[in-house]
Amino acid sequence: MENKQDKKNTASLILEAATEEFSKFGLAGARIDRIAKLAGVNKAMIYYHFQSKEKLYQTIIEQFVDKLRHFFKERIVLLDNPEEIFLNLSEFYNSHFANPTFIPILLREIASGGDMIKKTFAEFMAEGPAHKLKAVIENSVEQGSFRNIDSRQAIASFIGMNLFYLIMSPLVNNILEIKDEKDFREKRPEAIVDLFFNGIKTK
Amino acid sequence: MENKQDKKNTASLILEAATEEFSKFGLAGARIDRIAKLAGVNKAMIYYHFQSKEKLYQTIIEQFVDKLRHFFKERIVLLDNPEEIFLNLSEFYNSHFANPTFIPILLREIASGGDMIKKTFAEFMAEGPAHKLKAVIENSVEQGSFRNIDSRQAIASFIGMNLFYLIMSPLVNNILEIKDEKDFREKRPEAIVDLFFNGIKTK
Amino acid sequence: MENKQDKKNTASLILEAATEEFSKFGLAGARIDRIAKLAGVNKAMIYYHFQSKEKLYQTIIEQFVDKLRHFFKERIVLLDNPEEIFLNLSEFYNSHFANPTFIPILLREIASGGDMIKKTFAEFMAEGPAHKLKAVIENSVEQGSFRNIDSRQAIASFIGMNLFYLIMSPLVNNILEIKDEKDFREKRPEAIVDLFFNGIKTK
Amino acid sequence: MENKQDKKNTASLILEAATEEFSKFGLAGARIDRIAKLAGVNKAMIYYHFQSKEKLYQTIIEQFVDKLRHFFKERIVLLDNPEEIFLNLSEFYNSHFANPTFIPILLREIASGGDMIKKTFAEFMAEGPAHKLKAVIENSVEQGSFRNIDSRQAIASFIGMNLFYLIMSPLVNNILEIKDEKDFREKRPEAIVDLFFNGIKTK
DNA sequence: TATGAATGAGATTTCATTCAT
DNA sequence: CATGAATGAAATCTCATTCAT
Repeated sequence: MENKQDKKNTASLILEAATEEFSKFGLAGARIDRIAKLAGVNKAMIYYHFQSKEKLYQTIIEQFVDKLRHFFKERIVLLDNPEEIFLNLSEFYNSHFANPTFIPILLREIASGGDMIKKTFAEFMAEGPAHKLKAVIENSVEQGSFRNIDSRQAIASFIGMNLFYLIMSPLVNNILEIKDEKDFREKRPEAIVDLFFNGIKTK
Repeated sequence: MENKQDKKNTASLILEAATEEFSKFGLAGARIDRIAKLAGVNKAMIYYHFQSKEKLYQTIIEQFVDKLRHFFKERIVLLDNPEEIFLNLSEFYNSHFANPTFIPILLREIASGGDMIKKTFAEFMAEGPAHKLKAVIENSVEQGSFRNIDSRQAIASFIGMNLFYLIMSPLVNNILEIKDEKDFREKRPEAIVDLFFNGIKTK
Repeated sequence: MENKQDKKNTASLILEAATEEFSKFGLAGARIDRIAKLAGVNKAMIYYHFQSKEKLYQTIIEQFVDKLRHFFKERIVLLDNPEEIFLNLSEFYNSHFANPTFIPILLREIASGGDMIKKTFAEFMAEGPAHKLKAVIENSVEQGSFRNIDSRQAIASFIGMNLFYLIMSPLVNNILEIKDEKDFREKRPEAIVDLFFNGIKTK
Repeated sequence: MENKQDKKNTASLILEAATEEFSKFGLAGARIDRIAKLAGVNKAMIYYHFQSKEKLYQTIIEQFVDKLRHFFKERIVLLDNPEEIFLNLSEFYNSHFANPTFIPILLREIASGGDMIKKTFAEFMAEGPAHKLKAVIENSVEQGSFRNIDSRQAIASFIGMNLFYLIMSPLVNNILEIKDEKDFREKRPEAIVDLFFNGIKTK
């Protein structure tokens, strides 16, 4: 009579432990021994289920990208009003890039030139947010509701405003002496969109 | 009769090679063998000059921080006009965070919780740009030339706009299909300051 | 309603696969995993039926020796005329040592000092062909129909002529540029006996 | 003040130990640990000097082939009289294939299909002994001093007579109950050539 | 019998570091 | 300062064997 929580299978125990390990130490710094111990499984089981350290790592990256892709599909796409789109996207970033385990993995992937993540990630971003934003901005510029600016510069700025803090929060908290992080985080999407929208719209 | 250019000493050959190696592979992934080969020196020389892999790594980080600190000292501090300050800072970032060798090192340091870099880097940022910006913004809000916004949110956004692209340019170029990177990069400070200033000032 | 051919039982599937595997890789190089996959059975079944890798191997060797012993019992023993005996034996070798799966096993056994095969194999050879040949040759020498030679040297030569090509055919085909292997093989016993008999008999 | 014997360098100590180990256990069965211990060197030295177990193995095979090639170059080639050629070749085999350490390696290589040895070995044999023999035999047949036989069959027999005992001596000694092995071995070339020559020449 | 997962011992290989010269 | 060789600890991975079902 086990409940579902207890009956975690070996493969997922390994994945969890490995995610933690890779997050802390990166691919090169991760130790199979530690992952096994953390997962409470026999070291050989890691190879039984995932073949190699590299493949284990890739599995984790793929899961992460899949998850992002999945979340994105469900939202944003449907909206129309520009401000709503920006806010929605900002909230999307705010909720899905807040995972403190994945941020280090992501950073290191980018540092490594991370071909895999670059490809999948960029593809997902380009198909999704980037296209959407480009269309919205260029449309608004044409209609005269936005100032005549380079949409790519605007998008780069918008994504930067959103992701930078999420990715670098420990650093930024330190620099800006933010003590009420939770509150700061919650108010971030609104603050971003307020700044961005005021910056871009015609007076 | 060698001139100074030719007479690179072993220590600096090692430092150059090591910087490259750490940039590509991180601390854990770096290989002393490869550094030695790349530097064209004997492996043991690395230990003779730098004692250990970790110390070699630290030397490099410190050099980087020193350089930043040095550049910062020379500028910005003296300016008064808010828009000038923003533009100046943006240009500062644009020129000093463009080093493609250091970006990966920086990213990985952040990913690792990089106590060392976090401390030195944050300290430098807080003392310098952050303080300056905070003062400027809060002053302008008081004087009514800026809207009444949370200065910390604004600063986080400003830094994000600036650094995000510099750090993630390969990714962002991909996503936004930027082909004229050089041109895009050159125009970035102006575009950022234009957006930010319009977003923050009172109409 | 399967017929006997179809209904191969697990044990014999394993034996077939294992023979193939041991032939290719030897005892040390063989992998239980591969045998199981090749046989299309679960790895644990191999242990259920054969207890261990070593026992599985022994089973195969024993089968091989049994088969040889069996074939030998049926023939040769009964013959009288020397030339007939040589030809018969040569044909016996030619047909029973042509198995391309067993040759590598045999070679490796010999290489290993193969106590097991050495004992069983040597015993079988000594009891059978060697004794028979020795008697025939020494008898013929006494009767003056053979030249006065050392019967052991003659036998070593005769066996060598026969087995060497059978064992090393890939090598020898290469060296002698034999393209019509089938034909060459068929004519071998006659060629051997012709040479040997002419070499040994009195003029 | 060491004499030359004592001052064996690490690489050759490893080669010696490895040759012994591969001879006893084959490539798959050999253990790096054992080789290191036997050579009295640190395990890592094996990788320092030879990169991997496989490469170490290949180095040994190549040395063996080189040695054979070297010996062959010095002799046989110059001779004219057929019987002399046969005797010379027989003695060549007898002295160079008697190495009890290499025989097992050779056997296992052949068992494995040993592409490398097959190629180099076959090439050396074809260039050398095989060509020489073929020419001699076909010439003698034409001149009427040899019976009209298939030269390839004759060569296969001649090589077989020679090599079989050298390769399988433990087995053959057992079968033929040879106790005076040294004596038997010494007399072998003469016995072989006597049988072969009588078998092949016209009466 | 049959299966997929698990185990433990050990095999190969790597790598930071040091030594002798 | 410089070098090639050496070391020891540890890391990755393998594999025969067994277990639970």
